[in-house]
Amino acid sequence: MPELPEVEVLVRHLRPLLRGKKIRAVQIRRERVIRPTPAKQLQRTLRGATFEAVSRRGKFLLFQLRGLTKTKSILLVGHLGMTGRMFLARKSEPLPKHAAVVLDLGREQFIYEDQRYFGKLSLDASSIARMGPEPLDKNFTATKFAAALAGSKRAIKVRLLDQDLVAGVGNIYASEALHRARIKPQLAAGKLKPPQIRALWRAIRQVLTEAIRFGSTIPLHHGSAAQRQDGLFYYGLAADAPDYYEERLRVYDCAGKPCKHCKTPIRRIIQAARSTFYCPRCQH
DNA sequence: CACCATGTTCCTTG
DNA sequence: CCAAGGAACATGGT
Repeated sequence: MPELPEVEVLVRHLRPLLRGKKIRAVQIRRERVIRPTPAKQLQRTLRGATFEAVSRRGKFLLFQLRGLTKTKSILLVGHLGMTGRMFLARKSEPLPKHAAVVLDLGREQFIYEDQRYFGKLSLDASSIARMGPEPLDKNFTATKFAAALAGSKRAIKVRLLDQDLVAGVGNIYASEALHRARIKPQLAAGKLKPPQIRALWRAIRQVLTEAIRFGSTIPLHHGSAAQRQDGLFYYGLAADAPDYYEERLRVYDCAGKPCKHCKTPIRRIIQAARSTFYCPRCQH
């Protein structure tokens, strides 16, 4: 379930586990996920390299490594697509069916697994260069947000998915933020009034922050193989509370259910070929 | 069989 | 140049 909060929780989980670990071997089981960097080049670059830092930009994971020559640092860029997961496992454990890349770290393995292979791992940071501000950073101000929305005729929900407007907002949190800000998703982005822009700016930050806080509340640790099979576990969910996360969402995937605010049934519409969920009474 | 799915990128059309 | 819409990528769930 990777949007900004899920990636952030994953980064916090991986950071202490990867720091200082050396890559002994690079096994590429699905070449498609290595792009646009040639697979051979990635393999050559990573073999022998050591993890120094793990961070995030939007929905992208950034792994900083030091190569064998120790001269310049390496930036490994990862994206989870729709179904990607990354985790460490003992070598004795069986690989998941859709394991795409396996990094041999000695005692353990770093596994990038992706059922649909929409995600990627590369040395190419070009998509990050064009990306908009980090919504939780200090420099993401309501004023800058207003300026970025000005003049746009596109529906605000569709605009929110543009990574050059704000980095990291995806289909779930776009609907959630608009519901909190009580703004109709079909409204042209450039037509939002200053109070609405401010409300949306706050709602985006609130929704993302709460999702991260929730995901980080439950300590992540190495579990059994059974726990590992539950992908949600890696986004910070306790294995015994699998539905809690979904219950936090007020509109996403809630078509027909009563709005938590006014009891009006939540509506599902299609915008830019993707589902949008909203309350027809609260949001206008 | 149908339709749906947390994302990105490319292509066509206007 | 911009916007909108669609398709592609690939696998699975319902």
